[in-house]
Amino acid sequence: MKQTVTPEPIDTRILNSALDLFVERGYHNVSVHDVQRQANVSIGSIYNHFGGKEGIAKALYYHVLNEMEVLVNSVAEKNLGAIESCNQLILQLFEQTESRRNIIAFALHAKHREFLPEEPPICSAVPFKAMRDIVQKGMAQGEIRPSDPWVAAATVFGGAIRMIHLRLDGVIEQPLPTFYEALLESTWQGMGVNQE
Amino acid sequence: MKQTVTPEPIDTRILNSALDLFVERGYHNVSVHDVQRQANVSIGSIYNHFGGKEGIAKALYYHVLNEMEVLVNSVAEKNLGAIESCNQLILQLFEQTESRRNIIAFALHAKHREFLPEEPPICSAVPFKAMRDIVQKGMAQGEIRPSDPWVAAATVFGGAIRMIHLRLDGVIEQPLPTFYEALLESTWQGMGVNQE
DNA sequence: GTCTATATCCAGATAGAC
DNA sequence: GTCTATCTGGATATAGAC
Repeated sequence: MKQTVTPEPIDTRILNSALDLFVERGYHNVSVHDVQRQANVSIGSIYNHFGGKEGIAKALYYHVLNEMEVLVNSVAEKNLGAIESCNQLILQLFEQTESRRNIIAFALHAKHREFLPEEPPICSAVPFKAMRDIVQKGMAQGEIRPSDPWVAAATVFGGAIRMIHLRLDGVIEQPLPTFYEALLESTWQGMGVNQE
Repeated sequence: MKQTVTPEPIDTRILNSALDLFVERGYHNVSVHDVQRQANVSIGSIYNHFGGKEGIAKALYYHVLNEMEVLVNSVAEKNLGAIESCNQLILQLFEQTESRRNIIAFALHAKHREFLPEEPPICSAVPFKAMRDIVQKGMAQGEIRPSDPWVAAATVFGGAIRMIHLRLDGVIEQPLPTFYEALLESTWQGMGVNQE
């Protein structure tokens, strides 16, 4: 068994550095030189591998989108009911907001239109559509109360996503999984007390 | 009565132009020259009035924050119950997302940290806190089911804010007020069908 | 493929006439 | 207070040695 530590490949180092910097400061406040320094590579290598700053962003975009797909698939393939699937998704998102903050931040909190104007809005991409489809299916099967598709998806996931944003902005100071149980209750049961 | 059309004051023209451009392209993709052209003023005037690009952004930030405060106050001073206040807030936000898109976009959809790093996150500002306080008060008075403050606020407003984001990103194609009634029902009643 | 050194461009900001 | 012309820094990107 090899004992020597294999250093991360150069692409990975560049992408990881860029992810950290982009999330921390925002794409436009990061120069290629910043990425170069943090990744301990030369400018030349960056242009060789990614063709430029926007190339890095695009690679990151698809990398992060893929991570989101993995997350959603990991829940989908359990073949749980719709509600339980949504709960698992929210739990995963909450946990990964703490453990892999920058991935979640880049996926859910970055304004890609401002630096990747060609790409479609990330919420129209596959994993996000899959989340809405889970809700939709739950409605079709009577497990979730029927409603407009957008309203239903926003009601189920909107609270969680809102809390993720507030957490990433530092407004919420406790780790999100703390709120998991309470959030589920509110989401499915609603906030109203007297409905007469 | 004066018949001549009073031209907008120069500050207003600059701020309006900047708001449009910042929302459309993102702060960092707009140059001072762009603002200057759109507002039909000279660079010199801009520096005279706002001291620079960041000065414009800061003035806009407070202007928009003030607009949000007006919106929240307009609901608060009606002294409705907590639930009805929240509903009115959501309705106002939905309507203004259509009628004054850029104000709402700059308030709820811009990443101020990326160009005004000194300012606190907008969600910690007065009008947003007031929204959370309305929910809190509703819980204290038994009108809203008690829950964690963050969870409650995110549940009540998260769905609406999520839909505003999707609308601003062009993912939702119908005007938001269309969804108002359905959203309220989901929010207060919850999405679960079988709660046994 | 990786590096350093350099070219080029453009944005933010200023100077100074009017 | 408003304007035009200009300066300057810093960013992206390239050239060319190794």
